[in-house]
Amino acid sequence: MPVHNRDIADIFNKMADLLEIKAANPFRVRAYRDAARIFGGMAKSASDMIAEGADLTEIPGIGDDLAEKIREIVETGSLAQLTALEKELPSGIHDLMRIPGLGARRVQALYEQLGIGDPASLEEAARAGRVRQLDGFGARLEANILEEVEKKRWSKARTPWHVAEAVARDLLAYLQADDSVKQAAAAGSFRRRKETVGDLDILVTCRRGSDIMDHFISYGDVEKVISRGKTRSSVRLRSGLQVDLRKLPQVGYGAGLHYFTGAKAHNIAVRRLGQKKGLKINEYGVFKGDKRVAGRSEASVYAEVGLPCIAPELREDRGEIEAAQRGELPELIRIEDIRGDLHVHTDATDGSSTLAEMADGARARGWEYLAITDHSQHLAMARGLDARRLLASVEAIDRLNETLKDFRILKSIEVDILKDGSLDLPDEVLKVLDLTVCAVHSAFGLSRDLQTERILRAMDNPFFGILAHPTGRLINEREPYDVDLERLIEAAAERGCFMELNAHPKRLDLTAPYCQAAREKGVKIAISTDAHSVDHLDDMRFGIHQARRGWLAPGDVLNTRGWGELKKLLKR
DNA sequence: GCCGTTTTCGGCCCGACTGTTTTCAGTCG
Repeated sequence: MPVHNRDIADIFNKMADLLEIKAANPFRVRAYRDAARIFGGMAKSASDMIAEGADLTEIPGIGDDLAEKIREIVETGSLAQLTALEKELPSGIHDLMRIPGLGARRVQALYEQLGIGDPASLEEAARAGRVRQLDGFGARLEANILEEVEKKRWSKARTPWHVAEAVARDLLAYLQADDSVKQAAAAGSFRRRKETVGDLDILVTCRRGSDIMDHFISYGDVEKVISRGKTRSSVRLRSGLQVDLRKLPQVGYGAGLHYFTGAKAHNIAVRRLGQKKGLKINEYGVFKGDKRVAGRSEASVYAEVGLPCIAPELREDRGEIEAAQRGELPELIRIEDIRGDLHVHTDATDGSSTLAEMADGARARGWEYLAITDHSQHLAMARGLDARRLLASVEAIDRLNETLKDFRILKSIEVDILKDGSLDLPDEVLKVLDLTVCAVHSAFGLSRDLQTERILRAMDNPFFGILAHPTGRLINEREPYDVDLERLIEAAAERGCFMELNAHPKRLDLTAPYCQAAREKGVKIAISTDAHSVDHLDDMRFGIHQARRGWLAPGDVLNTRGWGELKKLLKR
């Protein structure tokens, strides 16, 4: 079994959990968590790096010790030190650590004094009133813990961004309806446009004498008030989503916005730069001694540490600070840069809008072209097109195009990549199309090598255009199939193929690190909606969010080009 | 466990709120 970066991240996170419970040096714990974060967000596979003889200690945050542990994990699939720790502590302890209100110290106490090592036995002990007897615990804490355990909070999935958006929109409108509120905005991972969010962080500035916290906890959707203070309150909504509200002074609003947008690792890196310049940076401003020197705007915070303002989508400590210092931050793509959509369906297969409706929808969005990419015959479930029906669709497009001015419907198909790597329709048919979008819809369970070979073989076909939703994942629903994406990106670069960033909010496939990798290899990316109805053309904005997280500039994206230029690029 | 224009040891980002305490540890972000 090949070892993936996410396996390494899992092992290091578990190490951090167990070391924390054993009261290890907190900075040592942090080193493991940092390493987990680094590998979790890296496109380049550690296995490959080791196979190529690369020096892992060149990665910031990885020293001799962790490099050696990574080598051990890659070679053996496990880490002896973790295995040993897991013999001392039960595996359910990781779940305990994820229960809100429980951290390392309390989990340690529960285990050492009551022998509790998993949520089920914690529930039992809390019911029996044994938890409250521990030092530092009480009846309130016990009741809170019991409630969290009963609701299985440790296994709560993160909320997809587009779901959080609806919650944030309603809540912001509710807060702004209060006369005392001057500004209200959502920060956190929501503002960074992460695919999923763990909670919502809302910031407000208010006039004097505001009772905004009362207003906030009175919101109709609030199920439980977790905490309530003068400047910070937390609630859980009926949907299960936690919302934190922070009240900020106007003069430090930019510093607060920066602080609560994160990511944590990015903030730490920025504060370190501040430290070197003798500055203290917190959520209220940038301070030299007791004197506030900046903080009204985010840009003013960055300026104090000698950086240009970094876009929220880039703030993950994944090289953006170094790039900013070198003046090499990309000019990120915006929705206005998009000139067409290269992947949509119609009612000829599993879509619900007609060809003409989809074309009208695209024109209404200011686009210049739209590729019709209905499914191919292998996808019988979606009434996929055979050669005869595809050619009929091509004729219909030709006829419609004759009636359209300043807009072009592109003849295309989402053709299945069959298990053996062949495409689902013969070359004679594919060659009449303007482009092809090629996709895996079957045999998701192939081994990494076979899946990679399958797609590489498909890319050898001269009519292979864009690799659609390259990993097949559905957020919170289906894991990506196992494939060597890095190799696919290299192959796409060699063969003149393209990768899709599927904008569907459940897909967002490619992920940001692979967008970054494709950009570095010069592989152009199509940001496509995969719309199955006119309304879904608006999903383009989700694709733009992900593209920005992946450092993409307009020049990295296929469908920022006019048809004339696009046509040339598509020629292999 | 990492790191270094104070470099191989001694630092490591910063503050709010809760609950259990009686001055603060633990958790969270």
